[in-house]
Amino acid sequence: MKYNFNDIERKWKAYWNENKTYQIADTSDKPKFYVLDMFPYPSGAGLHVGHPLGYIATDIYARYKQMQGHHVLHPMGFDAFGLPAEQYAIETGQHPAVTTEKNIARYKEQLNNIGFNYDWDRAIQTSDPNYYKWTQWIFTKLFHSWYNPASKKAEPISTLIALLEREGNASIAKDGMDIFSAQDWAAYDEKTRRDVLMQYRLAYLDNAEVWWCEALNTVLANDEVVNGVSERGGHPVEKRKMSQWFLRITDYADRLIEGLDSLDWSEAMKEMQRNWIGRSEGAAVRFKVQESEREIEVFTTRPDTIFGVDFMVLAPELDYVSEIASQDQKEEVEKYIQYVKSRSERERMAEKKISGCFTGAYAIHPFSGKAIPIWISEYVLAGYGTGAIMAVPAGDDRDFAFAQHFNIPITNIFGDRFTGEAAYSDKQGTIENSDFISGMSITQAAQAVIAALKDKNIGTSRVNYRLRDAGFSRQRYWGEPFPIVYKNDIPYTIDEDALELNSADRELPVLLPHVDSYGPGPEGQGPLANIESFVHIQNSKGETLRRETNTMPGYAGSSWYFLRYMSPKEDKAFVNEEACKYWQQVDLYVGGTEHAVGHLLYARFWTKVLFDLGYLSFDEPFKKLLNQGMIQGSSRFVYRIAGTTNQFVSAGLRHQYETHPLHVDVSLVDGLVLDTARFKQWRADYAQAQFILEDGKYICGAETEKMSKSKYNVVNPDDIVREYGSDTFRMYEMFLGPIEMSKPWDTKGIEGVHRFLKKLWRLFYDEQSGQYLVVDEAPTAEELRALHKSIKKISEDMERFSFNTSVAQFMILTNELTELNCHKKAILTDMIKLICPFAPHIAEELWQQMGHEGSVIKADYPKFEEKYIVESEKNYPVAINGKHRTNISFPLTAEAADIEPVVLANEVVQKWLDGKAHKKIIFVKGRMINVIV
RNA sequence: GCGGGUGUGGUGAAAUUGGUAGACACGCUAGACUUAGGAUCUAGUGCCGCGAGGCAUGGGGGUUCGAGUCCCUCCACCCGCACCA
Repeated sequence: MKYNFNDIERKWKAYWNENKTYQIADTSDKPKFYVLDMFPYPSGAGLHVGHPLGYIATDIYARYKQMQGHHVLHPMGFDAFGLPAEQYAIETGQHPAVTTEKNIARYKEQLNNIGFNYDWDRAIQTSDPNYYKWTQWIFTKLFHSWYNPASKKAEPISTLIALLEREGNASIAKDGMDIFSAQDWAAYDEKTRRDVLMQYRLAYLDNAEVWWCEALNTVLANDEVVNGVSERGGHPVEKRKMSQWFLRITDYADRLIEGLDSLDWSEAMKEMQRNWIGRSEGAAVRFKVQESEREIEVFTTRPDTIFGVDFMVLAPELDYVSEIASQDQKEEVEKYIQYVKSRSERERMAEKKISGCFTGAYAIHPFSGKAIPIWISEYVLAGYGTGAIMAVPAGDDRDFAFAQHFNIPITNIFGDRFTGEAAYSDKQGTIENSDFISGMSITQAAQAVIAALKDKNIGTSRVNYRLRDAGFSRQRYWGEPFPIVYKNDIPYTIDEDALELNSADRELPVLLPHVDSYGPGPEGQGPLANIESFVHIQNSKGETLRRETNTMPGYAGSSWYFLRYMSPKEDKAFVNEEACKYWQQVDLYVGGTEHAVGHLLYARFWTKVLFDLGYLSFDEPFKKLLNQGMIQGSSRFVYRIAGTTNQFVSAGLRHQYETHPLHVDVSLVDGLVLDTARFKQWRADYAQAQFILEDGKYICGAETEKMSKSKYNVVNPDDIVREYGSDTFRMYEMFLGPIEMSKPWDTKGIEGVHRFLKKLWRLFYDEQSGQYLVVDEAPTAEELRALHKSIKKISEDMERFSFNTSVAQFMILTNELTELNCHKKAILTDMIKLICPFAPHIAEELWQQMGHEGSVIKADYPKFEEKYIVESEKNYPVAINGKHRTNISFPLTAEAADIEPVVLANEVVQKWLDGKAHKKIIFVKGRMINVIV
């Protein structure tokens, strides 16, 4: 009887399905464990072998935890809304709802093929109205909340209104906001009041600069723009001022940084988030402009260098630049602004050349009264700080380069440490040549300057962030509609009384209407703006109101999906209270690093808001985060001789010719040897291909690259499963190496793991005779030792997510039992339990063959017992002066008898030394005895 | 430039607290059984050397009886951010 994995796997997949083996209750008396994968976006390309890596790891860990006695939630779902789905729909001429359904069905099929323990009844899909109803609901909560800086948390907007009614906005006014009193507030009309509130709401409408992508016809969030082009498709982007929804994530900047300390995430990941938030402490200083009412505020992290200010630089985009420019410089300034505008974001990033223009205006130094020339330059960014800097060329590399380029004299405030050759940017030593702070250390000087600024009321200490508020509007179709209706151009959520909507229209969800075309609406609006029946809505008074026509971005649905899994069918709330209290945080979250600053930051932000508002009892969503590495493709190349159309030379001989390497489909290559006959059939162009062989073979070149269709290196898990079975596939993915590391896929290596499963099978069956070998006899000490050694090792490995070494240990155990010719039921029963999380199909089959009741999946994990692995005698390596010489044996009863190991070791070694002189005997950590002579 | 990470055989990699480096596999080399093998099994396989032995964890230095592991320094590669004031 052979190991017929196809039959076995089909049988057990059907069994699990019928018996709903993986169905799981919302709550339980058992301790909980929540394991989560980053849910996939179902693309048209389907899964390749790299995708399931993390899913296999979580599946194994979830099964392991469940066998350890936990109630485990390990759900799966689909991130179905978003830009790529719509682009794909446009390309293929189908409705995104249709393509999304199709892709999801395909994904489910592929995932089921691998044998995961998902309870598909709990699956969620962000584009499902029953789901996005609650995404819209959370949006309304964000809209009706504000961040109270006093309590440092989100509160209902009603507490803000109460505050404004009581005392006006003096205590909470934001930068550039007019101060008003309680009386003023009382006198304001509805529109003015709502405008004020809008400046506090966590979801707010603002006319602000955003990234606009012409090709995609929509705005993008900062994290969706990478290296000056759109993340999706790599299209150019530009800054544009538009009326847009934003989420006020910047209010949470500090809490998002502080929260990281409590999380078990990799340092790299935390660092990425910290950098993205980009907190920096310094001072804000206001400079007066000569012969003008204008004041320019700058942000600096080095207030101690204030006496080294030789010029100021403004971002060219600032609107007051032309206002302050002197008459004779106006033309130059305009020319420079035009030049900057003409440069795309990409060009700016690619070539960082020094450019700038003097405005003709001067600022007045706040302490020395010195006139400071004001320049504009593109190296100062409008979006960071105040868009204006005080330039200290003696202490800053960029300022130094700028001063050199434009021949601006440099003031030395660092004594000998500033050579005049380069800026002195080290933060060491004292400040010199600086009036009242001369001779002070940097920190002293900074404090003294800030105190002086406060005294003169021209500045203060300031914390600045790189993080911007998150753009939340997309001018696209395939996303959640906003639950927003405008009345007199004031936005309201649909449940607000002021709209006087009919009761049916006040209910969530606001359904996404069906459209036939995804063309843009008028004036940069989305496709929804073209649908008359959607845009206009009649209220109970017969007034015609206007709906918001933008949709929410892709990250809206993924910012809270982990909560929905807890009670996916709940229809009274976004999450069932009981279930949420039970499941709490995600204990283990597995996914790639690409979501470091997008999804993971937004999800943390939403969780904190929901926590503040009292809907959750935890304020961090993901306790432990594990970043799986990428499985790369191993590409193969053939070398076409230059100037020919179909002459190919084998890799070893290619240097004798001038060649062009061409990707060749990996399925046509065995290792490095090309199947030349199939290559000729691969494409019509190659039908007449001629080969220059070496040793009668055509050897291909190889390179590790990202797995992608265009590189012909994609391996489909379905093919692997068909050929080797999903148990082999699962184990091999784990065996490949540590889960966090990126590594290339190598189909050849899978044989080793497959051989192991066949070997395991042979512990149960003689393949030739078909005889069942398992016997019900008492195991020997040696067999028990082999088993328990493995239980110990594998359990320890599981706890530290070292799946590759676990698989190795299975192989060792199988080899040992084969060598011992052990077919004892007691041993094999525990062994099968150990293997079950990794290879559930074969485990179920063998479990049944042994005559056990029920499913091995529901069995208890084997308990490790120390007594079985204590050896009667143990070999200890002995070293003289650290040099290993020999092994000596002595009884291990020491541990049982509570004798100090050192004493025992001394005794044994003394005997072994036979009276030879020695200085010291060291017994190290129970592993080695070292004799110093 | 800043931040994070990684360097171990031909390859993927083990070595959890410093204690016999290279487990477990792939590949390769022999051999067995076979009409055949891309099936299965057995043996070998870090490097140099006939050998005893010597050398080996990116390079150099240090701490230690003992270092892949700890410290310093240099180098290479990968990832993230990047004119961030």
